[in-house]
Parts: sequence; structure tokens; C-alpha cells
Amino acid sequence: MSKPTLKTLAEATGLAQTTVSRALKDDPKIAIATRQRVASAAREIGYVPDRAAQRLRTGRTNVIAFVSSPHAEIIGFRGSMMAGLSEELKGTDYHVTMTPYDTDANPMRPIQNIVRNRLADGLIFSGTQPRDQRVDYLLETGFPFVTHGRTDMAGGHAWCDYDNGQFVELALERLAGQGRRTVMLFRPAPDLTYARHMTEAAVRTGTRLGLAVTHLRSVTLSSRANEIHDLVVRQIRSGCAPDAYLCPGEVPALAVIAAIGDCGLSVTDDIAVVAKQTSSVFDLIRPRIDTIHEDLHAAGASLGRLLLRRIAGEPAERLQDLHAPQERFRPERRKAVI
Amino acid sequence: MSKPTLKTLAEATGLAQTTVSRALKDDPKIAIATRQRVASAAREIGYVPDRAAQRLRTGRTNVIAFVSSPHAEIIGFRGSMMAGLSEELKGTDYHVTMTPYDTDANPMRPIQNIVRNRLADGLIFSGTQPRDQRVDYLLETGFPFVTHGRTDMAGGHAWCDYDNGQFVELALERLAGQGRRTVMLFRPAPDLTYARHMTEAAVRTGTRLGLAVTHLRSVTLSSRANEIHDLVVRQIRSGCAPDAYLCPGEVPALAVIAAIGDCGLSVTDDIAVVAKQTSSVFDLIRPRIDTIHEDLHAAGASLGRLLLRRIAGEPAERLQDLHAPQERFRPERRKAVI
DNA sequence: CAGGGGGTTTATAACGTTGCAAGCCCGTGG
DNA sequence: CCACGGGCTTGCAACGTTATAAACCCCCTG
Repeated sequence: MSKPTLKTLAEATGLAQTTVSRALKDDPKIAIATRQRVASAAREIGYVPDRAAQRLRTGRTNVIAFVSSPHAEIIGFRGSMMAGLSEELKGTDYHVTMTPYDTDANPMRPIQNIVRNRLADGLIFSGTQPRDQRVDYLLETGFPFVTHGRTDMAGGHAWCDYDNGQFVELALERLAGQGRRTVMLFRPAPDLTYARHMTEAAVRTGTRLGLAVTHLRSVTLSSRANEIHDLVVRQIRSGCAPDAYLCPGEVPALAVIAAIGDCGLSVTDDIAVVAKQTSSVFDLIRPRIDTIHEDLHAAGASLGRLLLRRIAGEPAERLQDLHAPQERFRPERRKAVI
Repeated sequence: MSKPTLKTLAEATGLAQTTVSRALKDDPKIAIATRQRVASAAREIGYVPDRAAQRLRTGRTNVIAFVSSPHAEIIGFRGSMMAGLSEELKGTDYHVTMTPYDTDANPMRPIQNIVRNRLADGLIFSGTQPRDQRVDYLLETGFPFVTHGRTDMAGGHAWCDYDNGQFVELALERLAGQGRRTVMLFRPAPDLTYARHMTEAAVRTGTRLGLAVTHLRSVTLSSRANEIHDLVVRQIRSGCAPDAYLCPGEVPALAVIAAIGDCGLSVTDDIAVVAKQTSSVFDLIRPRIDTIHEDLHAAGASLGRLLLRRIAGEPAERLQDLHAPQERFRPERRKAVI
């Protein structure tokens, strides 16, 4: 007994292959009685269409590719986005593949590979830069995609982003309200678009509130945790530490908290820490710190929704989501997995 | 200009399609001069074989499916394994797809789907149970797979596992050496195979060393972090807390550390905590605790290696890896990503 | 010079699906 | 009675690849 195909089903029902195929697609040209007959025969016989054949014939893959760095992360970033994405896609017959890329090599490689081999119907990636060659390439080839993060050509493509400018503004307002005067902001790697958003907001809001906001070129959110830790220790020891650290990343925040404690100071009394929170990890960290939430689960869902609409042909101009920071953490609806 | 195919290449070189196809595969039946001619023509013209067509014709997909729960994780488990896996597969022309599954639904579903639709050439999954229906099904259908974790039929299929028994033994030896007398062990959900490994080792080693090792049915490693936290607080408040907690999971360990601190006790002086460490997060947690490492990156690589050999036809009996616990943490060779 | 036999190349036929154009049947209107 | 059209069904071809078997060519041997 080999796998049932359209042919099997055609023989079983006494219809032509073409009729069976169209009946299964609920084509209104096929009589309703026939459609039902075919459907029940298919169920009984256990027919499932062959994806490879459909793909060869139609050129559609029913696959969404999520391209991301293969780095091991201490705290799940991709995980939450994938969860939101796959939840959003449930019910459609798209499924996600995660394509890790080699950071040593050209970040274009996996994308070119996907486009040229038609490995997917649409593409999602993050870590966008103002002038992003991946975006250029995809626009040129007309391949559907959504970025997580904006670019200089954000008017022309679909994206979903977190309002990192507002995040910084909100955080600085809180710190100013607590009477802090000097704040050090850890910025993302300078080539990323949102480094700019954060810097602009920091300058603007700092001026408005009379806060001295500093940052470093040499140490960023992409730096190793121990570099961040050691930097903070040095600053405290040399007496030039700020009143507060603003950490838009969980791992850097943990490093800063550890460093402050290691110097014998208190996070609540001496130096404040405000973090961007993307998981519930800070519920388990003592001392508790102030956080502003970014909902990556929602971002994943949003990316999926936008991409489906883009694939369906909607113009990219309308497919743009800016997510606002949330004051309180909205936990996952399910149990944590260890 | 449409996409180049074998036909294009055949016309360009003046050879037959078949010849071109076989030349590209380095078939020794084709003259070396011809092979080289075809290869350079292919490079020049930018030919890439159509995956869908190859797949339809041969039935092979060049895809490895990694099936896992779509839960958002606080600390990356899948991430590290995926990193190891994809690093291992680099150079081969296999690529990984991560298939999330719906925990509400039957865990068999995604696997049946993959097998029946031939969505991959091989399968990896974890969370194995002693009598695992996924294993039964895959053995029955003859589909290549490797499990992360063992089953009762571990002699008959390929697997990679961490020696959780030895982990417990090692941890208890350390605690006994520090003079601890009572230990509470958090066990995994009871349906998982390694719950048994841990329990057996706990009983055996506890007896040998004269330690009282307890555990609970109601609270496991899969419990929510706050349940674990609250349990520990209750135990301490009611005066029935053990000398030490053994936490084979990072999130539970963080919960326990937080709970001990919240009760005003010290992790180093009053109650010891030994954790299983799978990331570098404990470098950033104060107070520092004692850990034993599980290298998930290596596990991912191992799973990939085993699966490739299984797909190549090697008998499953020889494809079994048991990883020993490591005393010291081996950090990733790359920068951390936030 | 016929008969083999390597070493190469080729024609043909699938794999399972769907788009296209055409077909059949029956009822209605001229 | 014929033409037309609507409702439904069908045959054919193609997507790009590879397995199979057959063909070709040239040289060597008897």
C-alpha cells in the first residue's frame, strides 16, 4: 500500500483527477454533492496532498522563513517571537522554518538562498540597519518580507518595531521623577537603526528634563556581559558612576545589578537601574528593579500577521506596526518551560 | 530572463539534460572534461537546482526537523541546541526547520504530519518518556530520528542524553562534602524518563552517603517559578526547610535563590543551592551558587551528527551518546546576543 | 572484417499536482 | 428543430528533476 495520491482518489470515486483536485479546493464550479463525496473519500482513505508536488506545480511553499542568528542566547529572544509567530500562523497552513545564519559569513547568504531556491513564500528578520542591504535586495527582487525594526526606507516596506525612543523617554521621566540627575544609557551596536532612535530620544528628553545622559562608544548592548560588569565596577570605584543605569536588555541589566552589588552599593538606595524587560526573569532577581516591558510574543504575532497580508498582495505602505512600551509585564498565558 | 534550469544548461553546453544532471553530481560515468565544462557553465549562468523538483523526484527533502514546544522560555534551551545543531550541519546541505507544536493538542500531530507529508528526512525531539508513543510510531514507520533523552526501548533507537543520574550523584557528593544532611531535589515532571534516572540516583547516593533526600510530587521542574518560590518560602517559615536544594534547572534555581533571600537567609551560610547550569546566567547572579554544567550546544551537535548517520543507514544500536556532567562551564565561543 | 566490450552519452518516463481549454449534457428560447 | 448557454466534468500538458535502460562511438581482438 503506497501513499494515496489524487490518482488513487480519482479511481476510488470514479472521477477525473482534475475534478478531485478542484473538489478538494472547494471550487464552486464543482457540484456540492461531488465535493462532499470527494471530501469523505479523502478522509476515509487518508489522503494528504504532496507538498513537494504542489510546490513544484504552483511555486508556493507554504513556508515562512524566520532568519536569525544562531547564537545561543542566555535569555530567549527568538523563543518568544517564534511562539507568537507560530501561534498566529496556527489555523493557516503556513508553517515556520527557522533559518540560522552564520555570523562569520555574509548575512545576505541565507536570504539569497531562500529567495533563489524559493524556499519560502515570505521572510522575517531582525537586526535592521538604516541602510540595510537585505532590504535593498528583497525590494529589488520583489520578495515578500517583514522586518523587525525599521530602516531608512521604512516607508517602502513592511515592518514591525518597538518604540525604543518612547522607551527611553519613559525611563528617563521615571528616573527624573525619582530625583536622579545623571544617567548612563547602554546603547545597541551603532549600526542598528534603533541605536539612533534611542540616542535621539536620550538627547531630546535629557535636555527637556535637565538630566545628564551619557553613553559609551566602546561598550554596547552587544558587548559581553563581563565587559559590562567590569565597566560598571570601574566607574563606581573611580567615583564617576552615574545616579542610574538605563539597560535596554536583560542580560546587561543583570550584569549591572551584579556589579553594583559587588561594589557594596544598593540598587534601590545608591544607583538606580531601569531595564527593558522581555521575559519574567526579573521576578526572580533580587533586588527588584524598575522595568519597562517589550512584548516579543506580540511582536512575533504581529510579524506573522503583516507577512500574511503582504504575501496576499497588500501594499507594504499599509503594513507597519509600531508597538508602544508597556508599563507592566504581561506574562505568558502558559506554564514556563525550563 | 527566467530562472535557469537543467534545460537552460543543456542548451548552453550542447549536452543532454541527463548528462548535465549527472555531471553536476560528479558521476564517475561522465568524462572528467565534461564534468568540468558543465560545472563552469553552471557557475557562470548561476544555476541552482530546484529543491521542490528534486524533492518530488527523489523523495528526499534535505531537511532536518527539530520538533519542540513553542513555549516561550525564560532561559534559552532550544536556542543553544539549535546553535549546536546548525553548526554541525554547516557544510552539509541539510538545513534545520523548527516545528513548534501545540501543547494543547496531541504531541503526535506534528510528527505524523512530518512523516506523512515527507516534510523532512529526519526528526529530532526531546522530552522523552519511558514508553513514548512518538518513538513507537517512528520505529513502526521506519522514519529516521534521534531523541534527546532515553526511553524504555533505548536499545532500539538513536538517542543522545545527559547523564542526569551522575549529575545527581555528583551534586549530592558535593553537598555531603560540605556537611549538609538533608537535601530537597526538584524532579522533572514524572512522565519524563529522566525523572526516573534522577530518583534512582538520589535514593542510591543518599543511602550511600547517609543523606536524607526528599522531593515532592506536587512541585516539579515544570511548575511555575512562583510556585517553586512560594513552596520554599513556606518550608523556611515553617521550619522544615532542608539544608540544601538541588535544582536541575536554571529558572527553578533562580526562584529558590530569590525565596531564600526573601526569608532573610543566606544561600552560602544557611541553605545551599546546587543548580544545573546550561547558560552563563549564574555568572550574573548574586550570591554565586554551586553549579554543574550541561552542555546543550554539544548536545545539539551530537544530535545532528547521529541523525545524519542514521539517515545514511547506520543501525540505530550504534548511535547512542551519553554525555557526562561537566564540572566547569564551557562558555560559547561567541559574543552573547541580547 | 566481424564481434565484442569499455567508456560515454542520450531518450524516455516517471514523481503528484494544477492551469487551461475543451467537452458533455440538459434545459430554454427563438 | 436548432442554437445557445449554464452547470458541471474532463484531457492534456507542464512544473524541474532523476532512474532506467538503451544507444552510441571507438578501439581492440580473433
